[in-house]
Amino acid sequence: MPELPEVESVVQDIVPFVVGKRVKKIEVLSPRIIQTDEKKFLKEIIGSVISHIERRGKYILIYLANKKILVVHLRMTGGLIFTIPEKSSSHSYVRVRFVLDDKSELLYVDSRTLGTMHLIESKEEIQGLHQLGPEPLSEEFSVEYLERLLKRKKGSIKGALLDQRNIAGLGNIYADESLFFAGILPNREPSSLTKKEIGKLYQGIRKVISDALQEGGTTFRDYRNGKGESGQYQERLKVYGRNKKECVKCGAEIQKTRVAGRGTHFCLKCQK
DNA sequence: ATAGATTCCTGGCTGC
DNA sequence: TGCAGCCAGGAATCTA
Repeated sequence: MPELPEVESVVQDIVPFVVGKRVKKIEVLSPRIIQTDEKKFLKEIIGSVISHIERRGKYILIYLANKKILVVHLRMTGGLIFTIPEKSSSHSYVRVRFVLDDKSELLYVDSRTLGTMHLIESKEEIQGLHQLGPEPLSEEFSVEYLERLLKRKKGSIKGALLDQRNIAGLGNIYADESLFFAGILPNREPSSLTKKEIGKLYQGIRKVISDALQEGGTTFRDYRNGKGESGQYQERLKVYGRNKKECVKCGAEIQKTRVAGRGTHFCLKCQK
């Protein structure tokens, strides 16, 4: 499940190999991925040079020299992998193939085909992208911001963390891990958190995200980076995917329930 | 306005 | 052991 650290890894891996190259050909193997009119999509991208690539939340923004932006969202099982023609056929679930001017290839792979691609002129054209909250590692995301935000939120703290309009890039894995770090139960009402708890949660979000970035993300099932390799952060997960296992901190049994419609992992003894 | 439910999809896991 | 059915969850869309 690509969240911020996984998407960032993908971007860092492909940038050195694709920026500056011209797209020569596109093969669309799963049309449902392409959300823009396909004819227009092909016409505008083929022949254009990739000028730079950035990540915003879980979105990948591929800027073309013709001022258009190719926006890729990996959703659950998507990935972008750079490869050469000799190795291209070894990759499974290729849904879109971008052939570059030096014959190298950028593959969009996605077993469940839930990922999306849009070709746009400005970010406002995609609501989810336009409405994104601050990046968790940016200055804009401060303890004060988090305090102000949580004061007015209903529902669960986990739901608030997953809402991309509040903070950009957290998904199910890092939401659970951040709450474990902070010692806060996922179903707590956001406005019930003390100032101290919010401080700890803020610290947890920053730590979990930056540690996962360092480890090249988490490969729980499907995730691969831009070179087709696994991440390493799964070895450092404290609660996610550890249902009925011993808590690494206190030895109690890790619980799994459903909060905000998502499988949610926590330690009843360490989180209050 | 906002929170929760539903939908998309397929590989892998669970349980009978 | 085999296989039907459930589960995984990001975000758009719906419903209350």
